[in-house]
Amino acid sequence: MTLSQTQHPDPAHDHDHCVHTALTTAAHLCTARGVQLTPIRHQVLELIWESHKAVKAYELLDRIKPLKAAAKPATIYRALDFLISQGLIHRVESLNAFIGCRCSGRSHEQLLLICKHCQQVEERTPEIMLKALAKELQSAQFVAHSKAIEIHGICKQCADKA
Amino acid sequence: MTLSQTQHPDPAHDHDHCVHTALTTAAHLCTARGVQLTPIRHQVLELIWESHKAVKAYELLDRIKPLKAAAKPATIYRALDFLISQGLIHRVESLNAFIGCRCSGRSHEQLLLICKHCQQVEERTPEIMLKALAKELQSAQFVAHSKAIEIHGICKQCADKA
DNA sequence: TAAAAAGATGTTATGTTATAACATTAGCCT
DNA sequence: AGGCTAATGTTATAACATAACATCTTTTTA
Repeated sequence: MTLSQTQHPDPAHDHDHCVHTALTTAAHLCTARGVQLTPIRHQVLELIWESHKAVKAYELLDRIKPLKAAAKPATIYRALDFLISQGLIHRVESLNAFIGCRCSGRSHEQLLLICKHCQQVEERTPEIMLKALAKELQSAQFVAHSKAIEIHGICKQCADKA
Repeated sequence: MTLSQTQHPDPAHDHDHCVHTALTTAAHLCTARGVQLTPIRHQVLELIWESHKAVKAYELLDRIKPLKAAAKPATIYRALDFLISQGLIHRVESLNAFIGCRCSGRSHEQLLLICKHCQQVEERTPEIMLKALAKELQSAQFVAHSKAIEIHGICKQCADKA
């Protein structure tokens, strides 16, 4: 059991690779699960993966309109609900926004590090902390269904620049 | 360093005591800090402390109207902003709602256990977990400004009843 | 293969949460 | 009195999200 490794936001990383991995993994998972990654859902997922910044539902709506002029809020929210239910994206509660999930289909307890400066969100799965949390919940006799652990602050890259 | 003790929601607890403690502590803290716990702010704080359930801004608005017919959304949100800035309440990000803070003026990293059944929110300060989190943040070289750790599930009391 | 069921999307309307912007008031300091 | 700051009043609107019902498409099954 170790501390999780830094995954983002590295300004030099190959983002096309992130996107490609996310989309192909999503496609495989949906096939394996017998659920449909329809064109709308795929487009929304792709838009979310355009960057590592959390993106708002109405931003997605604006950005999908060139492709789908008839898109309405429900169009987006339904796609988001699906993607969340499949663990392909996360909702960032403290921002009312959404980010792509880097570990779809696995684990699903994550720490989100949200940079106030660059808006990028880093997802981590810090095992030691999560074990301690599990223990705390056990001691409280609280049965957890979902967990939101969201830290706002300044990421290393932005701190270095300043 | 130990696991934090259960504080709530205990159906048999003396809630008048909670309220009294919260309000007198708030008054003292504000005096000490040279900030004003005005009538509006006091009323909002009192309304929030009516229970251990998270309460929505517009619920507060409805409930304050008998006392203050002219109350508007801004009336409430400004009071909430003040109370949050003084650490007297917490915003529950995942509910868009607010709860009274049990440890005003102290610490301020807290775990919120949110019961889906009774809606009550328990605030804990689990030292082991928070140390592990601090270590994780350090390893990520992320400078935290604020932390939201919110767990949704079923509390002991509701689990026992079922 | 036709009918039924389930899943996805279209469409309209509305509900909910939150803030901006500017005016007014109250208390305090000089 | 004049000027400052903090708080509140007031109007309007922005931002976020869902309900409800219609339609279409795919799969199931009688």
